[in-house]
Amino acid sequence: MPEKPVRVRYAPSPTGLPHVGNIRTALFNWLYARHEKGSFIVRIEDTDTARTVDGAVEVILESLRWLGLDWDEGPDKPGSFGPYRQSERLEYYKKAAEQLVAQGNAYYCYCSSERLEEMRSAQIARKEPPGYDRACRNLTLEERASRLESCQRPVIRFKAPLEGSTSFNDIIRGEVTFENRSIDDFILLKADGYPTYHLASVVDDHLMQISHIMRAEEWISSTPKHVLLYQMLGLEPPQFAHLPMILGSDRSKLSKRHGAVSITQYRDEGYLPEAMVNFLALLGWSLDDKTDIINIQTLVENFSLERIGKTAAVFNREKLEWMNGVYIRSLEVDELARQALPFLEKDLPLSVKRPLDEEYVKAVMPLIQERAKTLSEIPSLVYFFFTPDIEYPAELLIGKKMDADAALHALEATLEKLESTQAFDHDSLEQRLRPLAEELGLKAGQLFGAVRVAVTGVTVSPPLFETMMVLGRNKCLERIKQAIKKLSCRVD
RNA sequence: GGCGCAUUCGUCUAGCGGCCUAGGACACCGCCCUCUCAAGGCGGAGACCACGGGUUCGAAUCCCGUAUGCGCUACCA
Repeated sequence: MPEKPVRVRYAPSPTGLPHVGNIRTALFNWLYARHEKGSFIVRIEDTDTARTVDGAVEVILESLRWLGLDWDEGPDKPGSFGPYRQSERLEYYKKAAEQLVAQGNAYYCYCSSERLEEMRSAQIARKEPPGYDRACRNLTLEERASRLESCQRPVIRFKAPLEGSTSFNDIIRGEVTFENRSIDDFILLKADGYPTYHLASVVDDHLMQISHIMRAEEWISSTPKHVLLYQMLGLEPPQFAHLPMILGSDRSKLSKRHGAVSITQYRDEGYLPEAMVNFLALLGWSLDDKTDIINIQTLVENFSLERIGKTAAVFNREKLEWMNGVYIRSLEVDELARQALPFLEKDLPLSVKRPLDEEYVKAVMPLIQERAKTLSEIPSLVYFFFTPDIEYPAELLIGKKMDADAALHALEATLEKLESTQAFDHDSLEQRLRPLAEELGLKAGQLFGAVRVAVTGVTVSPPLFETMMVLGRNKCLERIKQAIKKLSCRVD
């Protein structure tokens, strides 16, 4: 018997920006689909009309595209099971809810939200578990008619079984069982005609022939509700796999308090999608006991449900940063330049002429490639290559164990040496300056330090000679002269 | 409160009864390389495998309790 094709879905609700936890769920679904040569479906769960955020769908899809997670069916990619926005599928949910009412597995509820609120706070005050008191569960026809007068828009509630228990087999956690009496008569269809998540996801996962539901662990206690719905609707439930949660540094659910949470923010901060995918894949999954740099293709080839862990993971930014550095270092120089360009255009000082010279950018990139952890920090690493002038206090020119005079002499001697030659490549620079240090009775580091500040305006930079080569002879000489002027003012 | 899930270095994790005096990675510390900063190399510190009972010749690995953490408990998903 041929196995059913793998069809998995990522089902975000467009109520805000997708955060790293959501995206990790998307990634695992995608990896599984690609590994199994199945289908990856994006379904928009826009059933909460009040909380829906304009533009959120586009940001979600953009995030997936950025990471390279392509989908086979989705809101912008019609398939055989559309539409892929739940707001466009209302008739299916209504039909299912009515079927359940007709079968006696669901009922109309006329309770006002005010009454429900009062009921809940009273329950809490009495230290009872909060839940619907089932006031409308067994109404007679007459009672229903009279309630309808005061409440035009009833909801439909599920008639949860009062006895027995419901279990399901979770691929990651094994058998999980819930007592039915702990299951509320939850709402299936809201007063506005929209379904709740429970109804909508069950109906759609069936209609879209989803084979595996992979979602975050927070859904595990809702799953018995879904299993019951499948049963009452006469449907075969898909397989369940509840993924471990991703936590903030204080071990609580990820939120704005934890700083960067939305995936687009990482993109804007200059993280590479490849690094993000690699890092996220390792939050709850592992290849083996020692591999942590894994490209996406290897991920697809090796991904398996069996190697998904059970325990929640703290999102560790430091490791992400390290990993991003690894990926930046592995880039071809042209590619690094291409990716860095927008960050440079945006963050280089206003005094730098736009558009930037791409060839010049390419020449600069090798000097910072192994020093940058994110693309967004590149401008601060290289601005002195681009600015017409550099600003720094004269004191910076005076290195450790040196005084102003020594620094001045060193720079004057350097200037003289460099003016006497046109050669400005790494080796000739080194051949001139290194002996010069000795002549002056300085350590190489002392001389190079003064020249570094003169030429770049900072004490930390890429290696001096490479920097000078890229900067060019004219600019270097000019800046050294400026430095000499600065120092002589000070000496007087 | 009720229900559920989880529990290996600070963090991510390997481990699916003997290979574990618990391995790797990030971060941290030291040394080497070195013109600064990185990168790289080498080394170090860091987990009595939450705790307590079992089962077994033998347990981080199986079972039962306890504790702790997290999640759910909405006409939110």
